[in-house]
Amino acid sequence: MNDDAMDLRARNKQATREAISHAALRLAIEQGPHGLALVRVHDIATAAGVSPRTYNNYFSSREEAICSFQADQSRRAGEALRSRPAAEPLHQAVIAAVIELYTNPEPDKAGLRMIMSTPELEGEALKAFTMAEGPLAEAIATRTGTDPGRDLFPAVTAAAVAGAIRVAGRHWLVPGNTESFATILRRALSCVVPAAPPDDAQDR
Amino acid sequence: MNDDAMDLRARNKQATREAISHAALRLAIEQGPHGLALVRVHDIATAAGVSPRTYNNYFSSREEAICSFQADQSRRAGEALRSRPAAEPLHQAVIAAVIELYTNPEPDKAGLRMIMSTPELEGEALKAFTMAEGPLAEAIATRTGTDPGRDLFPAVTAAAVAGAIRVAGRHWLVPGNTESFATILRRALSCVVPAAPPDDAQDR
DNA sequence: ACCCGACTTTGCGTGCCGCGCACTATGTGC
DNA sequence: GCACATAGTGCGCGGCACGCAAAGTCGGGT
Repeated sequence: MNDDAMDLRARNKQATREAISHAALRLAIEQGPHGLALVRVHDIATAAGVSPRTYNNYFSSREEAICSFQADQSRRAGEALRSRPAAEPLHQAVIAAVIELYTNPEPDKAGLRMIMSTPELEGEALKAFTMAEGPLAEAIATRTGTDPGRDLFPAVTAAAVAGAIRVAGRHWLVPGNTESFATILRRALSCVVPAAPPDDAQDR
Repeated sequence: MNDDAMDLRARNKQATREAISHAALRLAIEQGPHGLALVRVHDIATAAGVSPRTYNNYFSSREEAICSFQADQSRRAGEALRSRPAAEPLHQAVIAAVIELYTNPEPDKAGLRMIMSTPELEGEALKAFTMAEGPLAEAIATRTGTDPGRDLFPAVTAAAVAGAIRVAGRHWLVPGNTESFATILRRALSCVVPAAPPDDAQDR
């Protein structure tokens, strides 16, 4: 993003990280959802042009490396919502932010399929999606003027949004589906995001 | 549950499974969220009165063993919703079912804290909660007469409910909180469960 | 009451992995 | 150009998941 803001050293570090993560995902996709056990750490490291020891200076498991991209994306969710105009009603802002974040660029279907339909990756994939919740809850709280310490609304809504994104992803991956991801996302999100927090959200 | 319906052999198997799972959780709690690495497979097996090799005939990781109880509970979510009277509106039925499932008996705070606030357990814990979604979505689809193949509403709602339960759990665990889990659950769920699917849920 | 067959538990061996430690290489700021 | 901070690497250890085959255990049929 803002490479200039980073130390040259930090930029190299970031580059290695991405090289490893990218290599891991690529190799995983090559083996498919049922051959993940065949992706050896040594292969990932070699493909990334790095020693195996260095690989796990960055990631402490194959799963983490493979899902790293997804996790990074989730971390940006809060920022995405904050960048929406303040006047926009909550549900519109959330939907627009999520669609912007998840369809620009159009996600890699093979990658998403890999991380969402490989049992050994399931836990890490869920962690990746869940990472969006914290920042999202913060942003929602700011936008609705609620106190995240007392009101459950921001956190619950954030969790619901993350869940909707997951479900939309699953639906997008079903064979023969021709809808765009954006369309599915919009449909999924409108099932859970209200226009405003209910008046009784902060009741005792 | 219905022990009589099971072969004696199956009952023993179930008993060993529970012994291992229970021992694993107990040892994990003893070490606390930051000492999980000290819980060796050998210890779990010994505490359960079983050989290490047998332990991983049942579970393929410590995490899985520790969270097994939570996973089992999640599996019952669909059944819990189905057992509500058909006349009850969706949101009431869901809230009642979830509260019944998660507060009878009152959950073990130490256990929940362990599985929800230990980073190494996070993935498995999320998997455990997510297991409620499939059955829940089925039950919601049945109750609302929607087709889970085309409509996103059942799956999205199920995911939102699971998310709300997680958030409620987190909130219940914050130090100094005196509310009952049932109260928090009710508040969290009412943020996401509508009385009925929106009319446009099955559009397109 | 007994035995045969099915199932469970266990011991052993193997390959892989995560990580601590110490050393080297690289490039950064003075 | 030099000294220092930081990233990359080689080595070794402890632990774990799991395949395989032997031993133990239990249940049902006669």
